[in-house]
Amino acid sequence: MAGSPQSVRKRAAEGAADRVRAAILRGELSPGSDLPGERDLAERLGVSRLTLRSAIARLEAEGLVRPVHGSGTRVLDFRETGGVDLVGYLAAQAMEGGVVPFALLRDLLELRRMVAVELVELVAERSSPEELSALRAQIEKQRQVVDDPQELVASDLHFARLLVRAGHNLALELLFNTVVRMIDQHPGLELAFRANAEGTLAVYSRLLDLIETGDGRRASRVARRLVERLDRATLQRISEITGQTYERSGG
Amino acid sequence: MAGSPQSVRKRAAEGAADRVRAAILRGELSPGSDLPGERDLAERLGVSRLTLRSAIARLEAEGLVRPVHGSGTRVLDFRETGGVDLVGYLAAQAMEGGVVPFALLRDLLELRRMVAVELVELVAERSSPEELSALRAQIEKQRQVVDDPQELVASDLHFARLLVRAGHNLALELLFNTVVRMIDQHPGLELAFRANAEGTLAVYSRLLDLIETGDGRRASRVARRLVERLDRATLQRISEITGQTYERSGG
DNA sequence: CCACTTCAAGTGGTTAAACCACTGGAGGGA
DNA sequence: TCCCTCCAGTGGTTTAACCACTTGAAGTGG
Repeated sequence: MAGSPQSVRKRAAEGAADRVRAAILRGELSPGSDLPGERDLAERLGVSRLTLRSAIARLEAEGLVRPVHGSGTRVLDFRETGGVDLVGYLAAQAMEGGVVPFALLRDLLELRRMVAVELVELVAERSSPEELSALRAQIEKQRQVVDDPQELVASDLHFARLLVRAGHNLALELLFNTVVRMIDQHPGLELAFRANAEGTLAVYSRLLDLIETGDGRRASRVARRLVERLDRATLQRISEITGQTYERSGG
Repeated sequence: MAGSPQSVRKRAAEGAADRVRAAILRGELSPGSDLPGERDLAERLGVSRLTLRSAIARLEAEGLVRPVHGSGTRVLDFRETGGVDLVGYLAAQAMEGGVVPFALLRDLLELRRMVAVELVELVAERSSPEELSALRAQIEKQRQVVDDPQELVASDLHFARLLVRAGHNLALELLFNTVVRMIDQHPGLELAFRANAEGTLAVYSRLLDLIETGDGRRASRVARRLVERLDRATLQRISEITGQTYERSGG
């Protein structure tokens, strides 16, 4: 019927959520308007109403939609209410169209830089010796898997997690989790973090040196320069890989 | 029966999600273990199985739980997989117990600082004249509602949103949305942002001056000092209000 | 003609009972 | 000992029905 049942192994609810989400992100459903009625929409998507409801619960959690009892399900403006999770979906959507979402990758790197730079200071001030040596050890491990892309990414993330932990800031830790989930749900995003693996490793090592001096402020300042340079190089690398020009968005 | 149906006007699914989430965050369900079976758990919570499933869909989106077809629903370690959204629930939970979650408020302020400081540089480099004048105007408006706490918070958030927009970084904008939702779902968190309203306003004005010079780097450095001082004062204020001592956690 | 009330249609919210799809382990056979 | 089969228990989905709420149009009174 409506839906193409072919070889789908995914959960139906998940698929339904994906399709509605995509429609919203593409702007096919204008903010402020209502979603089609559940009964109607369910039929169109080829799922039962309850499966659709499960999907809607998900979209609600993502801040894309707000069901109003007795009235309808409002489509929200995701730029005003959408959660960070959406970055992944937005990127994925762009890549489906064959486009590498440069602006988004850049934005993500910027976000990382913001956090990383200040995190260095927190770590310098708060971390225990054990945490620092764990970080050292992780760098060594990472150096040994530098040829295995998959292992490298995993190792990289692990280092980042240790660093975040050593900052003793729960909000930051949870934000990190969100980003990690985004990355491994939408592997295309790895590009932003993996494209310049060797450079990354060098920076990590240097950061750790700085942290161990205990001078948080200075560490932070230097970290800023390091990460800025790293990110520039990474974006450059990406533009080479994809053959696209690195263009500034927004502005 | 099990559930107390009293005057609850909340959606049942929401209530179920809240209860399960609370149990997880309190550590009553250890990570790695399975949730009780859906049929069983639904009965305990006094809702139907399908309502429970709706709740579980929500918890899955939050990274607290992962249902495995045919096996069970795993409880995840929220420190490793939980999203930023959880900050709100964690705070709310602490306040239910009469405790002001100092560490969390501090963490949130730190997160804001990280973003704000670098955001200033982005805005200085990328914003349009229109965006800047809109920011100016918003500061004026805010000055006029400084006596109405509710209006003040709203105005404050609006200014922040404009600022974030002017940074032209979508990832940041979405992160901001997440934080906003957290705040107005859990009004206790406002404390961290409202406790020192006048000081905030002064800082905003000063930030804008800096931005308009166009020297992003310098603006960023000064912003850092300003926000740091502001946050210290805010935490101090909170500790006075609540009568608790401002103690550094972690460290 | 307007303001108010009533009520019916349509929406999301919830429930029931049943079946499907999958996992994991118990038990039997080679 | 190993492998295969099978089945009991789990989450996933469907159906059909009812409840709770919102909305606005029709009806009523002024």
